[in-house]
Amino acid sequence: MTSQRYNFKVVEEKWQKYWEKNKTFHTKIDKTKEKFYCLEMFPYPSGKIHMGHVRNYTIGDVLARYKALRGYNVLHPMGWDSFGMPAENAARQNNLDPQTWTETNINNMKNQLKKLGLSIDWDREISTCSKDYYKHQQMFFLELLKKKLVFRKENYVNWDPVDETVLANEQVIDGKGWRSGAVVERKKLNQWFFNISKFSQDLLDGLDKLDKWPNKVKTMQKNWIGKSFGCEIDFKIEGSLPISKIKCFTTRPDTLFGFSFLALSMDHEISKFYKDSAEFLKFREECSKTGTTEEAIAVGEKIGFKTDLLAINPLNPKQKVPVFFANFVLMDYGFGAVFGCPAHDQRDFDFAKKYNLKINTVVRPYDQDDDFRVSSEAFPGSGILINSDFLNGLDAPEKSTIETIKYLEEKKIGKKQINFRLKDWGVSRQRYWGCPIPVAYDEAGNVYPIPEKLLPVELPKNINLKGKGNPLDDMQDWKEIKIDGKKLKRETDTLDTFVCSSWYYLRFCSPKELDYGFNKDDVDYWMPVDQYIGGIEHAILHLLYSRFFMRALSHQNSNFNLDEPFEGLFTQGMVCHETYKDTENNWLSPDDVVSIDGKKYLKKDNSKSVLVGPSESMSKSKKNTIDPENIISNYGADAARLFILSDSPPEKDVQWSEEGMESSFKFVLKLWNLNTKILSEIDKNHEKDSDNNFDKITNRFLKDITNNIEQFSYNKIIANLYEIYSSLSNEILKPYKKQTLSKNYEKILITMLPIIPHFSNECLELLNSKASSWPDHDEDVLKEELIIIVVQINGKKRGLIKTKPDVSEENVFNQINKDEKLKKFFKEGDIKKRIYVKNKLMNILI
RNA sequence: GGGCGAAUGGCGGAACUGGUAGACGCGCACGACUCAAAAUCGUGUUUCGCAAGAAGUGAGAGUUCGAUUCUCUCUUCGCCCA
Repeated sequence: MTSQRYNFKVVEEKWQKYWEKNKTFHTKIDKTKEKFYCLEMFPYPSGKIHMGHVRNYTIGDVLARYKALRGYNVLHPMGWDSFGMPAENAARQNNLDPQTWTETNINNMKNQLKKLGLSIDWDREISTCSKDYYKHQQMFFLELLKKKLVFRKENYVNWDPVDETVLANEQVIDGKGWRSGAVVERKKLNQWFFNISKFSQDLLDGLDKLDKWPNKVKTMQKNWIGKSFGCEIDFKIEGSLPISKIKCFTTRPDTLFGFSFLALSMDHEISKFYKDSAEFLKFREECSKTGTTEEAIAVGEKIGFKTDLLAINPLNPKQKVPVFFANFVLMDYGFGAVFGCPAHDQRDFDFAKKYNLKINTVVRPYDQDDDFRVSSEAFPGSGILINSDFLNGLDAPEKSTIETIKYLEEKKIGKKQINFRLKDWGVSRQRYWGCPIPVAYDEAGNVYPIPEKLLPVELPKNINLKGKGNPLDDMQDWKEIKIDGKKLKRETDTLDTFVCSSWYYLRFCSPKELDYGFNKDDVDYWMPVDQYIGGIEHAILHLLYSRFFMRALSHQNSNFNLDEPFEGLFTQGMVCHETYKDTENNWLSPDDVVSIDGKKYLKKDNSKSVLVGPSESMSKSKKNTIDPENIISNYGADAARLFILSDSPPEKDVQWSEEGMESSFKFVLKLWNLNTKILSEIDKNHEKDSDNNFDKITNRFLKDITNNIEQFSYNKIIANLYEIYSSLSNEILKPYKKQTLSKNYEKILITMLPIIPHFSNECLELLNSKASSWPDHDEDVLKEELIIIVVQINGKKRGLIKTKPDVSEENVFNQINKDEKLKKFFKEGDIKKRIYVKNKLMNILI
């Protein structure tokens, strides 16, 4: 047999066609088999896949293929998160409609994904912008509306006055609109909300059950939900307004003796008394420029507007302090009112300094005495209460908080309260390219759900994207609708695209179901998702929204009862690459740069020198991207899959390197040459096995690679492959029986199926193998392996001895005692103690 | 400011519950093949030392027969929240 160079193009295309024709990955419910639902976060169809997708989907594919070989009935679907702003922007630029743009991209990307050789059931493909999908989303919306989990309220948004549009928080950069550059204003709009906060406690408790989630993500969600324990307090108010008390929430009631001002959100109901005050309006306008995010407020300057009201300290009625409106108090946290204790909160401290308010120290650090006074900065740490009358001497904050609340409850001034940071989810977007919200309004603004028989509410075509604001606002014909003879106007806002991705995993179970978003039998069989894989950037919002959505659908529903959608979660790291700039400070693509001696970098076209920056996650703006399409056509999908897994653990960032990619490519070629050699050895049909080493090697390898695959140590399975390659290359120099060779080699090839599926399928075919299940290792064979025992003298390694497993301590010592090299380190009479760890080590102390 | 995590050769990274530190890959060096180069194959590659040996996992301490692993203090970096 002559060795032919491996032609990945032919082989990869052959197997991709084979899978497609035979519907290899088509999945059906099969109750005789255990199911495994493997899901990767579906992509936004931006036009081309990027390396992040390659990594994400390769990781998922290895798992899906592995589980299938393990005998599971695997559901491994793919779809498109296809609503959202980029389509609208691109359509505006290219004079297309968003639908055409999106569909073209989907086709493109689908072809690219197919070239990666993913084991995806494409019959289940879904696209969130298709009306088959969003019809059901509209039904869910109405279902939640009925359950009172959806409501409408006025809320502030980031308003771009030039583009006349609402901006998401991340579109506000330094207080300015990302596209127009206009200073963003706060504007009050009527918007739809999902009542996610109703489930705050439940979402928090649910985290404890998710033992296959990374702790990091659980911690992030926990902090986001932000449960805090504290107390609400009624402060009596004196002044010219008809106000007798103001309710505050605080987590530190124990610092009440350090009280020196009361701060209100400028949206607090009391603000209505100031609506004619020019000074107040001016203050308010100033505040509106700081933006609405918590971060913007925290970073920005703290400013206040002093009212003529006075608040009375409930623990010390003689003390009366001023009441301010302040920009750092948020209306949706607590009651939109907080009491200020400058000595023990840095923000209050800064505010007090600015407005010359008293700073009363009421907590001292443990290592200070009672004369301790806060001076240059607040002391927020724990310590002992001082200057606090009957509370003096208590440990703050734990004990003192409990005691203070007890006192306030007795006196009926306040009561214990649990507060959550999690706010309701605003889902209204003033955009065209999203799922229409299926309601209409009469002249008085009353809400009318669109009747089910009129669903879906379809997005109108032929829109004008050149205008300002939401194009749907201009569609007069579309807006008008008659329901039960009443003339109504449709809602023109569309749903946040996070709504689409909050239930897509359910749709994959029944992608063709017509009557409802999913079929109960399907969902009963497939859900929950056994392994969800995606980027850490979705650790909070997408995952929390999905967890909410399952609860919302289960709420008051005797037929559907699921809370957690994702049983296992894996968050993969990013793909990074060095960044390059030319001497004029312009970003350069890796394609424009050549390296000399692996160190000096020059620009390709003019040989000018290049500044090499740090490796950062691939992004178009820094031009440090590598196009997967080029990689696949130059090296093949198998080599690309191999490399993207090989260099780093999948949860960490990986550095893209041309050399690494090259070596993965060469490794596939080497495997091919080895395959040719092995096949010719099999043909030789040796009569006897040279020894039984081959079984042991295969067995050890099977144990290692299986462990590593189970633990997501995918970088280590590649190392296992390199090792087995090197062992095999040595073993086949010895004569082995035909059966020994083909039996062991077949097992090894099967373990490669999840990683380099085209190559290993081809080799298995050449071997005439029909095997289709994962080979388990045999513990008995491992027991025949000699093990190495470390010999230490006084804790220092002095040598190694080889023995059979599980031999006695005496046996090991005798062997050491016979070893001339080891013996010189000790005299038998001097031995004080021997420490023996079975099958591992002997430490001799002298 | 708070929370979480990380730090191991020139580089990416291995080391299961405390038991051979540096698997595997990249890079580099040398050798073979070649008129030569590329490709390929082989050997070596933590540091110091000819060697025996010694030192060594961000720094410093501690627990232990034994610490990359556990505890404490510190430094630097990353991520999230503020």
